[in-house]
Amino acid sequence: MKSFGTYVRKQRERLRAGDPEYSLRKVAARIGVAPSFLSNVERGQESPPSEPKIHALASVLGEDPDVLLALAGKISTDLQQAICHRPQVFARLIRELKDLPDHAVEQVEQAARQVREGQW
Amino acid sequence: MKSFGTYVRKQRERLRAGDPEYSLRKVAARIGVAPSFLSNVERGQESPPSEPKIHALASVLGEDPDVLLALAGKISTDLQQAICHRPQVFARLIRELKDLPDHAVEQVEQAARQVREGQW
DNA sequence: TTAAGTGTTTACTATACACTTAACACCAAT
DNA sequence: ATTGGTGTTAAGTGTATAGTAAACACTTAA
Repeated sequence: MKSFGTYVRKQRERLRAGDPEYSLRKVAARIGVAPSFLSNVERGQESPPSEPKIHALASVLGEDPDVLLALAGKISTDLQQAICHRPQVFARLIRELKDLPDHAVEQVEQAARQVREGQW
Repeated sequence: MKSFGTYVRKQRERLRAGDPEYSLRKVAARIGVAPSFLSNVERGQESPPSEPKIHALASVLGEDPDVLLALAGKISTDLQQAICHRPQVFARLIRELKDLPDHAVEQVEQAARQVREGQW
């Protein structure tokens, strides 16, 4: 599996190529961590930062926060709360879907939107 | 919101009424923690145990592990992994469903089963 | 050549998590 | 009166989390 640090470094350097505002130090300052910390994280010497810092990083790098969080093995707290609020129904649904291919899950997503519209 | 400890104590005492094997000490021994720890957890003096202990506790008390984990604000690692494996599609789906009523989510669950059967 | 910038290395820290150990007070039976 | 059971209290422990601070080595630009 792709590591959080490697991915972040790649994306940051891609941006840095066209804009010096994306140096390690500048980005670290913008997300509110010490440069050394970001350096170690990007090289996998330390585990990924906390959820708030990952959200800030996603915003700075223009990445999807859910993807970045996933690379860190975490789940956004709003999703956590939604699941914890109705654990049984969500647990069943996720287990039902986890082994299905992407297009099947998207079909279900489509069904969800239809059900949602039927609500109003 | 109902607390983890209160819920566990209530369920354990319900079982203990008909069977002395469900004393705090016995249950603590069965799930592999010190009695004092379970005592403090049940009275909300300490935060809920780790996921493995919660699974063991669910098994001993005959409870749904996902429900017990949810009361502790946690999500089973198999669900975590499923979500982290395809973060975007699951994030969208969960956010789509979180504000819908139970019966709507169950409709989607039904759709998921149908899609699944269409796979084979 | 010195100043400002780059990323890196090492060492350290404060807080939270997930418990344990030992002792306490109480009750029931022997 | 002591043994075996109940739950409780207080204090301590090892590990992980989530970082910081300071110094190092190196590369441009003035």
